[in-house]
Parts: sequence; C-alpha cells; structure tokens
Amino acid sequence: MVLIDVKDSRPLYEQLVEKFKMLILKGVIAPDEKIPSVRNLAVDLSINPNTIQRAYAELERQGYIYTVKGKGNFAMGGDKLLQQYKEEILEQMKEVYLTAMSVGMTEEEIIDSIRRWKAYD
Amino acid sequence: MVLIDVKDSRPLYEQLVEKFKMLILKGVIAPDEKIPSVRNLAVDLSINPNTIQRAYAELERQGYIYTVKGKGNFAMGGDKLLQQYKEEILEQMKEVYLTAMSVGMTEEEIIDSIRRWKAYD
Amino acid sequence: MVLIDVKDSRPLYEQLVEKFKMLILKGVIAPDEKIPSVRNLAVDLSINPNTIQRAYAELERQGYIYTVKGKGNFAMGGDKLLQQYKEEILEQMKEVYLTAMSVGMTEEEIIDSIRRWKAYD
Amino acid sequence: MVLIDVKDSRPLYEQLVEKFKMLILKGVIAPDEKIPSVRNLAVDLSINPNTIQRAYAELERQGYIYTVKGKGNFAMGGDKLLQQYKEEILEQMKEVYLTAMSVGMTEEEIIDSIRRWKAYD
DNA sequence: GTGGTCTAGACCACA
DNA sequence: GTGGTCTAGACCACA
Repeated sequence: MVLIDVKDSRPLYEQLVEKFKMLILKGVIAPDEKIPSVRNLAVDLSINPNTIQRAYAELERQGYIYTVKGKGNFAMGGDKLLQQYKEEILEQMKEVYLTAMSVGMTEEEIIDSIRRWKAYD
Repeated sequence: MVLIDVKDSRPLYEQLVEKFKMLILKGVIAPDEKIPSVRNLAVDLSINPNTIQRAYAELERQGYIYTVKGKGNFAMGGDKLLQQYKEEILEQMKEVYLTAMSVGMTEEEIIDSIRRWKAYD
Repeated sequence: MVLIDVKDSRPLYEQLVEKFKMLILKGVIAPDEKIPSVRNLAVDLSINPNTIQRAYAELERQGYIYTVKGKGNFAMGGDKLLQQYKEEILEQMKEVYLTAMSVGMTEEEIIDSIRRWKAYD
Repeated sequence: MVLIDVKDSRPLYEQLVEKFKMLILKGVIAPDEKIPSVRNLAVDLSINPNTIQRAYAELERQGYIYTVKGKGNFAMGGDKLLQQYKEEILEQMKEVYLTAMSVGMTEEEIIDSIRRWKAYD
C-alpha cells in the first residue's frame, strides 16, 4: 500500500507522511479505518520503527490520523480535511504565482500553460 | 542590496542564490555588472566567506553569473536566462497543479483562484 | 579502493569525483552499493571531511550516486549513466579533434594514430 | 588580432598564450614577425601589463616566440614547431582514447564518431 | 584585491 | 552513525 523510494532526496518520514496524506484524502483509506501498526509497517518496509513513529506523530499533528491507546492509529476523514488541504495547495500555488508575476510573467501566460497541461501528462 | 532572513529555515547559501537570481532576473543587477566580492559581502552580511563562495559557485553553475579570475563575479543577462527561469517556474507550478488534480480539484477551480489573486498583492 | 595522487595538480575533490565515476562506470562499485561514508573515507585518505562532502555532492549532481538521509551514499547504475558518460568522452574527443583540424591535421592522420594505439596500452 | 573572452573561465594569460600559439602555428603571424609590445597590447585589450608579460614569458618558454632585448618579441616558426604541436595534440587525444577504452567503448565506435564530425561543425 | 581549495571543528536533522 | 551546513582561518593562483 505504501512504497518508499530510496532515491527520493526527501527524508523517509516525510515521504511516509506525504503518502498517507494522499491515501486518506483520496479515500483509499476510509475514515476511521485502522492504519498499519508502527511495528508491522516497520517490518514491511524494512525501516526503523522510530521513523514510522515520527511519521505517525506528524500525521496526527496535522489532523490526518488519531490514536486510540492500546488499539492503534485510525484515519480521520470528512470534507473538512479535504477542504483544508485544498487551501494549502492554493496557498502553494499562489506563492509560485507571485514569483512568476515578479519576473514579468503575465496572468494569461500562466493560465495558458495550465490549460495546456489539461488532465494528466 | 541583499538581506538574509534568519527566520527562513532554508540554508543561508540557498537564500543567497535565490536573492541574486531575482536581482539579476529583474535587472536590478545589470548584465556584466560586478556583484560584491566574496569577502566584502561576507563582512557586510556577517556571514562566513565560504558560504558566500558556495552561493556564487551555484549561481555560476546555473548560468546567472560568470567569474573572471582575479577580477570578481559578474552578472549574466539576456532573454535566455529569463526564459530558462520562466520554464523553471512553470515546472514548479505544474507540480502543484498535478497534486491539486490528484485530490479532485478542477482546472476551473484553480484558474478562478488565480484570477482572484490578480494585482491585489 | 580510492587513492589520491599528490602529484596530480587537480583539486582533491575533482580527483575524487573522477575516481568514483570510473569505479561506478566500470561496475567495480555495483548499482545501489554503499560507498564509504564521508567520515570514514576522510579518515582513510587523511583528507578533510568537507573535501569528501564536496566530491560526493558533485557526484550526486552528476547522477552517479544518490543520498539516503541518515543512511549514506549509494551508487547509481544502469546503461543511461554509461551512455551519458560516453557522450561526454566523445565531446572531449571532438574538441581535441577540431583543434587538430584547425592546425592542418587530416582526419586520416588522426584515425591512423588511433589505429596504432590499439590494445598496446 | 587577439580577442579576449571575459566569460571564458580560463585565466586571461592562458587564453592569451592559446591565441598566440594558434596565430603562429597557422602562419597568421609569420616567422620572425614582431608581435605587439607588452605595453601596446595591454592598452589595446585593457588588460594589466603583468598579465601580458606572463603570457609572453610562457610563449617563450614553450618556444613560440623569442625576445630581442630592446627590440621586442618575435614569432618562431618552421615545421619543427608545428610538428611538436601535432604530437601534443595526439598525446591529448590518446589520453581521451584510453579513458574511452577503459569504460568499454570500442575503437570502431570512436572512429565512426570522428568520421561523422567530418570537416567542421 | 579577487576567487578557489582545503583543513579543523562544531552543530543539526535523520535513521 | 550518516549526511548537510556553517564558522574560522590559511594558503595559493591570478590580475
């Protein structure tokens, strides 16, 4: 379910956070569904349990999972989470947009590019 | 001319690279204009010369400045540099865009946001 | 595995880059094999860790190794790397060739020399 | 007659040496022809006289010019000089060739490339 | 004066 | 333990 790319330059725990965020936002992991235990995932991915632990702590901090003592970790869900993420994304996009403006790109130049990317490439 | 933000979590040398790229792209530093010497800037910013050196080496690698041995560093210029940067920016934007798509945002939703940012910032 | 030549006038870090490139291209260091840690190699070669670090950073930039944070550096591999290097070599050769042409040497003169070098070295 | 490229990363004196070598080898400067005085060339190129002096000293050391006290500097000439240079070139080519061999390129692969470069591109 | 390389050593994030 | 960043300071080539 979760694959780690060792050649990715980002730290392992960060990749894990990213992966789980996506799985939860896309509904692959349903609200209140249990996610793998720290120990299990550590074995599965041949990764140090501390790294998993750190990723889960970060996911909890960002509101993507919650912990039930003695039971495990569970996915949050709902529109609020998705809405919050969309705002994050737009914030990121705005930052890039403002940089683009500052070096003289026009709004249309940017929108044209977006139109050209269309669905997926 | 160049200020360093201690609150910025990015490495000092990276901030320097970014700052100089912008100054050159916006024409604040004209083509073939000399940029501060490694030592001078180090004193001005109270930063170690090695850190400045690293930033300048990166700027040279990326084609923003050129070094004349024994004389100093000078800004590159021209449309090619700006064009190259615009492509970088669009690449960054595309990445955010694809993430946005993957969580179910629509093209129009994004374009509408962009239109709303307009000149306000 | 890696030896430094004090008589070589090129910077230490450059020699290191060259040595590792060769070891990786020839397969002496296998794909995904760990290369010595910055600190270890520094001690082994009696060279400052910063110098090793610089060489490794350059090797990563050129695509010869990848870094796993907290784990170490590992060799890349594959035909693409070799192909890229062959193009580099041919580019170098072309430069010498063009100089040769410009002083009046003929293509055949050069090819004859190459034929004569054959396997003898 | 001699143009300096400030964006060339090589030291100025080295570029000067290279330029004069070529002019002499190609016969643009005839044997025993006087080359510009240190002072004149320094003014013409807006370069420090010390830099010119250093280039001329190197040219003399390599046998490309000779100095007559009180008269100036004069070009050497003759086939011996050209022959010596061709050997230098072949030596350079051999070095690249051996590197190519060591990473598994074949003689034919290299000769094919050379054939393809033909005259000039 | 100007950049380039290198040593010595510290401190931090990550695993 | 492993890499990444940074300071302090030396020495060299080049102009």
